[in-house]
Amino acid sequence: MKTFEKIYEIVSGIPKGKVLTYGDIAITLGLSPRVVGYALHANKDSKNIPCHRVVFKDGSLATGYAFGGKDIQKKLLINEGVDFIGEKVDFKTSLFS
DNA sequence: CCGTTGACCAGGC
DNA sequence: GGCCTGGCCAACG
Repeated sequence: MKTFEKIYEIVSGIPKGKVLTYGDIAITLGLSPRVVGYALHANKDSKNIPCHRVVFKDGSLATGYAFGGKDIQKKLLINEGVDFIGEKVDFKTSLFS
């Protein structure tokens, strides 16, 4: 299993209405957070891999490189039931553990 | 094969 | 409390 595949495995395993942070995934796989970000950037299976459920440790979203803008991502997450505090995800209710 | 490059994160200024 | 810096490690050219 390649590094990308493992990252995709975890991301695709995030249930609806929950989110994960890049750092958490990286720690789980024993990698650097940069690798996780790179993997999601190179993500080709965007339909099967909900990369919008992956956010910063702060709760904020990736700007620019994402799929059209963070506002879109925000809408998607809210649509799935994720709570937002301003421009950040509410970890108290929506963090996947 | 080696240098560059990142959807990051933590610490310092 | 916002901006800059360094460090981390895999993928790309």
